[in-house]
Amino acid sequence: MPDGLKPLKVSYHHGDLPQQAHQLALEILREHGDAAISLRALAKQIGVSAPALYRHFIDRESLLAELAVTGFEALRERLLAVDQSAPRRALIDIGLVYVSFAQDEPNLYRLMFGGRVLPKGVHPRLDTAGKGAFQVLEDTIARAQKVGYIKPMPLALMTAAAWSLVHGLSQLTIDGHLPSADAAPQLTEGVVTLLLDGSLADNEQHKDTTT
Amino acid sequence: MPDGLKPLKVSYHHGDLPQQAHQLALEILREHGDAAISLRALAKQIGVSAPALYRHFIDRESLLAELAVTGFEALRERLLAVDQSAPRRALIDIGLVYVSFAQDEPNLYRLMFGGRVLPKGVHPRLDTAGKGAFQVLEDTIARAQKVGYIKPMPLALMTAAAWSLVHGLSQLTIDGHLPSADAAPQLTEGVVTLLLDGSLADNEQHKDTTT
DNA sequence: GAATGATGTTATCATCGTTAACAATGTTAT
DNA sequence: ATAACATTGTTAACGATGATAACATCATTC
Repeated sequence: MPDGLKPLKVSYHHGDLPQQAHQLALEILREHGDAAISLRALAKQIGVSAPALYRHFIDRESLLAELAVTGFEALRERLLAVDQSAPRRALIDIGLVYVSFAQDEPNLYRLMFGGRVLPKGVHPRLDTAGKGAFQVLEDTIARAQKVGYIKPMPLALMTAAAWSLVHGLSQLTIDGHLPSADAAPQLTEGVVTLLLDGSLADNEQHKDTTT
Repeated sequence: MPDGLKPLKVSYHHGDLPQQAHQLALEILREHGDAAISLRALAKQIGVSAPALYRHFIDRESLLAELAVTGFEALRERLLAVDQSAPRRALIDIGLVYVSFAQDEPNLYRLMFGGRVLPKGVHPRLDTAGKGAFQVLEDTIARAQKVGYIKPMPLALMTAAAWSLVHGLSQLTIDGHLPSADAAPQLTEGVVTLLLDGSLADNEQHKDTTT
């Protein structure tokens, strides 16, 4: 039998299927969103049969969960890189970095926080990865509070406010809901500043702080 | 031919397919999320063939868009019902109503703001419905500003901040990301209050307001 | 060198959104 | 009244998806 007619495939086993599937899926996610990820198409592109993927991923959702985990880890790294020397600047920069991450990777960010596609409590690694990113934000706030830059108040309250603000701003800008959706960093900075300094007119600042 | 053997269906035409489909789809959405909406299952439950639905809805996405429209209209009505006499109270109440709407109808809210399932600019009625709800929030802020309760600043900035805050808080609580996800109204009130009064310690309040 | 477990393959199922071709019904003009 | 037309249903079928079962191949280990 001439060599030319032998099947081209050298090895029956692929050798690196999980890693390559993860990588390719991540690229498809970033370019076309999670809905565009099809296990069949994925397998075909890699040159492997579709059920082979099920040897490495329990199901489609688990694959998506892994992608979201890498997303949270990337976000955490970016947040850890901000300078923490000056409390005010650190708080603002944390917000800037957070929102710009969402704007750089909108599809990845949507997957990370798409409550309906990746329900909480189902993928433990995902939950801990999310906690990890959240922790950086909370630590920054706690530091500012310990230094006395921020009001004494329940840490959970300030954290909830800050996270809600940057998360909401991220979500609204990447979905085009905000009129000034130019993704302008100055919008983010202005919004974060409002949370720090407040929105009241000067003459209203210290009268009627009871809610 | 005895009457008992005649087909039970009285009329060939259904008569109210669009309305009934909309209603049933809305119930399924509210209980099981948008992913659970299948046109085939919908048609079967109504007692009609699947392609019949395409006489009234261009495709599945258009049906979902109609559901989201009703969601925005419901949200707008709730927001319009808050008392606007006192500016501070109005601002806080707007936030409370907004977040509690999301918590009452998490699946509907997720559909309304699920950027990947209902892309912006594709369904005009959806975009205008969204604008309508947003307008109430903006009007409330503009009113507070005109009275002098709120700092003079670009309206778009304050609006972006307020909307980001309540939207982010809604999203995070309904997806269980916030530790104190008890949906406690006091959390919302505290968070909105922070945006109004600011987060700085008293001794920091009026020094270094430059960003 | 046989047994074993990991990792692929093919075959198959159920489901889905969607379209095409056709049938029944309601409406309107002649 | 009836012929033409528009509306709204029907069945049949296509292509794609996630998922499972049964079987094949390969690497490793006793």
